[in-house]
Amino acid sequence: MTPARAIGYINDRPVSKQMSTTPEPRTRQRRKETRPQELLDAALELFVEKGFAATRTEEVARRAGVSKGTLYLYYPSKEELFKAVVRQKLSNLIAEGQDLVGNFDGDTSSLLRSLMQIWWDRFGATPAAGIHKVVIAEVRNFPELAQFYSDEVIVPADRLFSSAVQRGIDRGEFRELPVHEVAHALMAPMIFMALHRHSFGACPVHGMAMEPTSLLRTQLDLVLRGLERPNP
Amino acid sequence: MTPARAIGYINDRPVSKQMSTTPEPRTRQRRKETRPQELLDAALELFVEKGFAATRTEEVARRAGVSKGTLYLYYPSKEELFKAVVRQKLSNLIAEGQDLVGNFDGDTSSLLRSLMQIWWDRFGATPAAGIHKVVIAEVRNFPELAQFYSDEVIVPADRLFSSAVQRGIDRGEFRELPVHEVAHALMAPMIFMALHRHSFGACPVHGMAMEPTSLLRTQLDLVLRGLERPNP
Amino acid sequence: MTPARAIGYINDRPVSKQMSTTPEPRTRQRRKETRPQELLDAALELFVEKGFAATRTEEVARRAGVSKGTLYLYYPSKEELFKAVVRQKLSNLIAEGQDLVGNFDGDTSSLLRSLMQIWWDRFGATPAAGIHKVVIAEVRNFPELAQFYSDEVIVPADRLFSSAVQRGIDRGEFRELPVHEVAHALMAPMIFMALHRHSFGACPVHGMAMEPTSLLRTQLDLVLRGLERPNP
Amino acid sequence: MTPARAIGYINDRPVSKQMSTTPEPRTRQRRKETRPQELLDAALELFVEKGFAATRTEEVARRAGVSKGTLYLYYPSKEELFKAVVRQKLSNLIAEGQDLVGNFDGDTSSLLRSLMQIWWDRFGATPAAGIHKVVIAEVRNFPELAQFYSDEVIVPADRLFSSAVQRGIDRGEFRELPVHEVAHALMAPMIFMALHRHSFGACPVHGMAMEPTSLLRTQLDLVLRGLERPNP
DNA sequence: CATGAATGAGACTTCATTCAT
DNA sequence: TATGAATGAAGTCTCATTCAT
Repeated sequence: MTPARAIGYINDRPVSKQMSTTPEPRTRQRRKETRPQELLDAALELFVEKGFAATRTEEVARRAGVSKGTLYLYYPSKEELFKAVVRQKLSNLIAEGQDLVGNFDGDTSSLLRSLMQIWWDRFGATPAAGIHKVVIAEVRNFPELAQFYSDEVIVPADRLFSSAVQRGIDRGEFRELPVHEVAHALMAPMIFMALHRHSFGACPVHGMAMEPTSLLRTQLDLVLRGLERPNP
Repeated sequence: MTPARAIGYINDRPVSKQMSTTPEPRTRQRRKETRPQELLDAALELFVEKGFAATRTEEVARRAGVSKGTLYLYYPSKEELFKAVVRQKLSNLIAEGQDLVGNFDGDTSSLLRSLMQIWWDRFGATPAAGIHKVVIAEVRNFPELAQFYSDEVIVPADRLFSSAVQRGIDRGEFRELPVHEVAHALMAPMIFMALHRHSFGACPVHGMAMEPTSLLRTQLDLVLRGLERPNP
Repeated sequence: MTPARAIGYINDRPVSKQMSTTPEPRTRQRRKETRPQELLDAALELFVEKGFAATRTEEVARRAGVSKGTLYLYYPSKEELFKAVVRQKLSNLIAEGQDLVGNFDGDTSSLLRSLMQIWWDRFGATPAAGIHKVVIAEVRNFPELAQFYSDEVIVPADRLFSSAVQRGIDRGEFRELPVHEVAHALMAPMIFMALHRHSFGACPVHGMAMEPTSLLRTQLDLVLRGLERPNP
Repeated sequence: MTPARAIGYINDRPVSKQMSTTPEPRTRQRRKETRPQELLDAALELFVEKGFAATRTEEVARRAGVSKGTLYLYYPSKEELFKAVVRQKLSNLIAEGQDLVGNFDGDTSSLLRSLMQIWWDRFGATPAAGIHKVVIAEVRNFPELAQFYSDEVIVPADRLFSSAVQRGIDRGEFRELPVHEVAHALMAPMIFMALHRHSFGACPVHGMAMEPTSLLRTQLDLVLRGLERPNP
């Protein structure tokens, strides 16, 4: 629908605008280069805090220091904004992990320890993990997002961890187990932690406090020991 | 990207109604007294399917077979309805597990296997896990829910699994490890699975498919082996 | 998009609504039966006055004495509202004309005079003709509307007038001329008049004033005389 | 039903540029002076295609090869731009017709045939007729345009055709009929055609197709025969 | 003069909640 | 009690107009 706005006569008054004494109109700044990043950062914060549907575009704009309309100069819709956030904050992580696995020299236990550490530092401990929470929560209401996120994040991440486990089996370090399922046993506690940090962890709740690093170390020790081939 | 209306790939039957304890004939007279239950069942389904914000009160009412106004006769707001769902559907899962742990006779590995199985059957595989997804996603928009849910669900569940692990250590079956952290390693993959079933698992995405039973068995084997004391 | 409205916490304030001293809240009246007609009448007036795009749904509602939301209870969109107006105000006219042509007894000149008179009284002289103005003006911006209006109004009206002319030819009263083109010569001045009434005619312009009845009589005399077979 | 963006089935070439009177080479220096003309040409095209309200100033600017800001350097608002288009494209059509009528030598039927032909070629078949459509549609949202357009276009055109008819009566060629009304019978079908070309004629609708030349010939024959004095 | 990034009023539509019946 | 018509705040996105560069 192309509404007829600003035909000065349509609604009785000539619509002379923002000329008067509006309180301190935001000074117009031209910053085409830095705007997208500022918007992405603001969007990440708010999507993580409130979820996709409950985040208002106007607030994203305000938090980025621009007006409502400016957001739409850079991203054509809220959905595209969200996708841009995913791409910037998550997609790049996968590549790094793949480099690590491809080039690693030592034994696979060490590889997995490194991988888990990187993954936590770059994903679990950052707002990026909050995006995962949002997707889990709202993907059923936005079917297009499902395919996008699956292709862009879930499948590559699964492939990454599985390939590391497979390396251990191929080199005779690990027992022969279903690699995808082992990959899950590795990833799940970390994701669990990450989700927690962005839901209950962000609320002033008097309950369990979890110390991520210690928890992850324990969990990895457990699984690595479980993976080891029994001594003959 | 438009929101999906009532998809519903998840496991086939609404599972509601299963809690009505009085199986008397549904006469017009009695219905009045079962109204709240029918509303809770309908609300459970829809909250799980769409989340809190995206669930429309009118649809809850329709699915319960009453009018919009009637819903408000029983619950003063959508938020109170949600809290009522949480209370009814989650709060009494814990007790059963505690009975099991208190009375179990065999070795602790078997106890953990039983516990995991029960937990999956009663939580992971039911809509209750869907509520968990919603809470994780939207608790930050609902500050008062956080404490309630932590007290009623999260802390007791943690205590339950921790006490089982502690039993294994006390009886010399397991190595001495931080019990809460081990409890997490046990619970996390199950919760991960359960969340998945209610998010991507319910979308027609061509990506990873997970087989819960097999995955949980693998994961439990892994962890139990990691828990075992090394043979002398 | 399903925005998260009314989650009292999302935006800092609990959103307790319209409870206070709003100035004289419109008394709620339940009038399901009469609402559609009132809305249709208000919509007709405004569409004719301002055009389709420039008419605001809120003003239609206000003029019908209801609130914005109520309009959407009866018509799912502005477009459907417009179509409903067309159907009610125009489609019925055609049928009457067809009855007249089918059952007419006298000579065809008299038939055409009757047809023109009816058409003017029921279409040209009423707001219905204003709808035609709107469609002409905006159809290129709303392609779906083109087919709808063509099927529902233009083609039937053309068929109606053409069939009357054909009758004159068949009965040897008129010369053999291309019937559709003659039909246009009959309809065009009337439509011209009607458009004028809803554009310049509605403005306080100091220019031509046209007296419709007289003008149409002259025009019909002219064309009928032109249609007559030359005397031998 | 979504608005159409830039369809454009109408007769193939934009017809603009045809008015630039100075055919000097388009050097960068000169362009500055032709800017207003290029803007008017672009505006004509778009107003005809989409109407006043639905035309975006940015697209006018783009089509004229300048930036949005530049448009406002030459015309202070969209409305003034529209008025400038009307002034330039319509106001001087009338004079030519008046010359023809003043100097014509043959019988009045021939004069009318010539007049109709010229009028069609210079008005009906050009974008000027599209402006007429827009004015008819939106004049009520533009009160000051009404008087202007009436004085500049409608009244002179009426006077022109009326004076030709009067000539026929004065010379005893035509019956004594109300001249203004006959003038309408002459002009109306042409205007009707012209409007059609810019509304339904420009849509891919499967309905009536009209062949202008043939239709106008039929209509003129009809009216001229109606005008003739009966043979004694 | 020219640019185009920035602004913000305003349009359509949804839905939690109310209240006359 | 129960109903469902009615309300109106709020959300996304558009675009005429402005103004820093």
